[in-house]
Amino acid sequence: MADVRKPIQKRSIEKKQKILTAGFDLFCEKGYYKTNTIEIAKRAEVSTGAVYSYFKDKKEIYIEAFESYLDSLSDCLLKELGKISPFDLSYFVDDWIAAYLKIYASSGRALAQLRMMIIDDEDVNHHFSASENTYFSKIIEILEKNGITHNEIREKIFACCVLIDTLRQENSIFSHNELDFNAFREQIKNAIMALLSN
Amino acid sequence: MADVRKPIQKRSIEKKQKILTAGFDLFCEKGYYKTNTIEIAKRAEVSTGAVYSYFKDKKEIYIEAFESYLDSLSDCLLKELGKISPFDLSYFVDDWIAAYLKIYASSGRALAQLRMMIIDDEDVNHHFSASENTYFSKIIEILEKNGITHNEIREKIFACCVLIDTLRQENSIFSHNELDFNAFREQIKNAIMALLSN
Amino acid sequence: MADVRKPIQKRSIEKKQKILTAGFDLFCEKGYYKTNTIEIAKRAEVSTGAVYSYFKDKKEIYIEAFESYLDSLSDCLLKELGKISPFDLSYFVDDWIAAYLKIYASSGRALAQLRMMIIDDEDVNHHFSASENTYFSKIIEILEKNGITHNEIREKIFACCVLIDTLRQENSIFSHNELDFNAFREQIKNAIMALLSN
Amino acid sequence: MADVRKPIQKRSIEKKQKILTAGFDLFCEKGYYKTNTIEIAKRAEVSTGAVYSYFKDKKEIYIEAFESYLDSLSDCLLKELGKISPFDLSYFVDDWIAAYLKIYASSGRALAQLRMMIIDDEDVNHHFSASENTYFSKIIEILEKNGITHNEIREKIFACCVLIDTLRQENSIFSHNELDFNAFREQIKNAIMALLSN
DNA sequence: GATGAATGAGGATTCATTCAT
DNA sequence: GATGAATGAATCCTCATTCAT
Repeated sequence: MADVRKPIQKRSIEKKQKILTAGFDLFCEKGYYKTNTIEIAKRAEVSTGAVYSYFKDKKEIYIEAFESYLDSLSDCLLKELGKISPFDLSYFVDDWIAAYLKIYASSGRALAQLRMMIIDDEDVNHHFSASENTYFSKIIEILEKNGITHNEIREKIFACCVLIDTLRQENSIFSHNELDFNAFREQIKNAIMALLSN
Repeated sequence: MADVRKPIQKRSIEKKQKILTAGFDLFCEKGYYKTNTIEIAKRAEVSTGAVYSYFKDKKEIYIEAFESYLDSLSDCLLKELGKISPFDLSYFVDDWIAAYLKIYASSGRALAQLRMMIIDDEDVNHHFSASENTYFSKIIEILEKNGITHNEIREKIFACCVLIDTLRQENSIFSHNELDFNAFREQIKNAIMALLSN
Repeated sequence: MADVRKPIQKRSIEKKQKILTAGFDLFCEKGYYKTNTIEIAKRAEVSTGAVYSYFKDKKEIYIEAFESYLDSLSDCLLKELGKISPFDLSYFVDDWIAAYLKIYASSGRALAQLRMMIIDDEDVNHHFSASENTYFSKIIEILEKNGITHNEIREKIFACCVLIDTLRQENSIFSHNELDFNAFREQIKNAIMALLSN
Repeated sequence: MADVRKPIQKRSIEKKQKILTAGFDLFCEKGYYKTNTIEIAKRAEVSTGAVYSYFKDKKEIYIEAFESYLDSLSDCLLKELGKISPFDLSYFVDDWIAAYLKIYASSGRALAQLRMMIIDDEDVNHHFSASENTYFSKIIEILEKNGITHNEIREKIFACCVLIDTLRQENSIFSHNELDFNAFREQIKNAIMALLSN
């Protein structure tokens, strides 16, 4: 049982970060099961052994990588949503969707990947059900700062997030070719506005 | 090259069905990657070889199993939705959600599993993007019989389905314990009604 | 231990022949190891079980098929070589080579296949070392009828056959692109004439 | 996709060599199809996995092993043929045959094995048709250094090689018991001399 | 006798993880 | 500590042969 090192020195931290980045990228590109540890090590320009001095196993790389992804995602959203000036709900929702799409665009399949593994794997599920909650809390917090407060705000926001996420997926992954993206976006907007109006 | 048998006789059809059922169950329980062919064969009370006389490979079992699942799901929905008498949109949406939840409840993780593999695997994605389209078409058809017609109906219905599906996932898989399910359901209903009103 | 039937009735003989033909063709096309029994049965339009009522195993099909091939080959050669009128050795060798190439052309890779399996498999080797002897004997017999008799005729003829066989292989299988087939044929002829002259 | 290691360090080279040797020996003893990778690994005193870090697949072991065999064979022949002093063609051919038989004797069934796979397998054929050309070129080069030059030298030499190879096969593999080896050798010599005389 | 579905041992290959250097 | 070669269990798939119908 080699114990997993907590890197303190600068070089170590950099190395660990490289592994996380390499892992994250590969997991997003190819999925968890089609990515192997040797490949991660190679892309991180690190030895296979090194991987196992920073992480207990492959799954831990996944969890840490996506944890830090969620963190940075919420940071980005925080900034982006902070810029919105909600004079009008319609404008606000437009901006919100735009901000989401913009940020999600950069992370490609990442969120879909995570949702997938949350469904597929007990450990990942267990780890992230808490994280996702935190993630939603931050969004709610931001929105409240924009004056959007409601009873059952958590439930509403969750539904909004799911809708926007679907929009993003539709944009990047699926090919329901019969769907008109702009029309779909409009409907998503309508649904969100309905949720946030009353 | 190796040709896959198309079973005509009763015994063969039964056996193929047993493999499909065993595969479907295992895929739902453990996921595609954690299920192996020997296990499928064992649960189907069939030899490993038999599996490969009915299916080209493991993935084909997956695809056929979930295809037939989607078929039977849409049949059920057809029946269930057929019973709804929409004097009033509010009642109608309540019934609709209830019907969905009822049917989805019985299939547990199956739909989530499928969505996962659609994201994860090129072949599965390709196969089911068509199927999902057909599936949505059927739902739209039913709703139109109930007098619910709109411009951009397809986009609206897709958004509705996503919302209801989120509700189901919340109900069966995720555990955002801070969410109040009934409150969430109410918000979903509101969003759907908004989409279908104007 | 199901014993192998010796077919007496006409239908049975036809069936056995169909299996032999199908097997022979497939073995020639794809080689022994890449041909499977189910494929043989299918091409022979016979059940898999039937194959095993006429033959002990796959190898027996091979042996019988090639035995009968060698038989018919020597029959053909007999006829073809019988037509040659050896006024002159040079003409005779030309005709001989032409006759060989003509007959071998029709059987494609068969002889090469057989040589291969003789090298590869103990049982096949054992079976055909006798057969090949018989085959050479028949050729010698024919040649003697054409007045070609020598001391050490057997050794000479064997060498001749090998040379012609190489010519045929060069013609059909190998691709020593730098070799000029007609020049090669001429050299082979020279070598044969040298063998048969003194 | 999976990349094959190019061993640089001494230990690695030794290990790769052990696999090649083990593979070569087994392929010669039992043939390609009757040799399995576990057996190769076992004889090389190496794990199954190790085999696949040096070679893409079983066939690559075959090809590399026989390539290096052909290389060393032509090196040996080069040396051996270099010693021959051809004052007289008859002596020269005797020496040549002797040299061949001596070297071939040490490699047992190897050459026959290779010829077999060249016939049986597309990939092997493709790989070695070039190699065989190079191999013949080297022989031609050596003979030319001994003053043996002709029009159509390549075709003549090829015929000579075939004759000698037949002699070797007769010596080591086939058992046409009725053939007198020495008489056969004499005939082969005659044929070769005829080819190289005019 | 005939069928062809069923068997299951066997083979090639992968990859998370370890450990000798 | 760092490396990356080595491990070998695990997985998918094939196919000669059998045997219930």
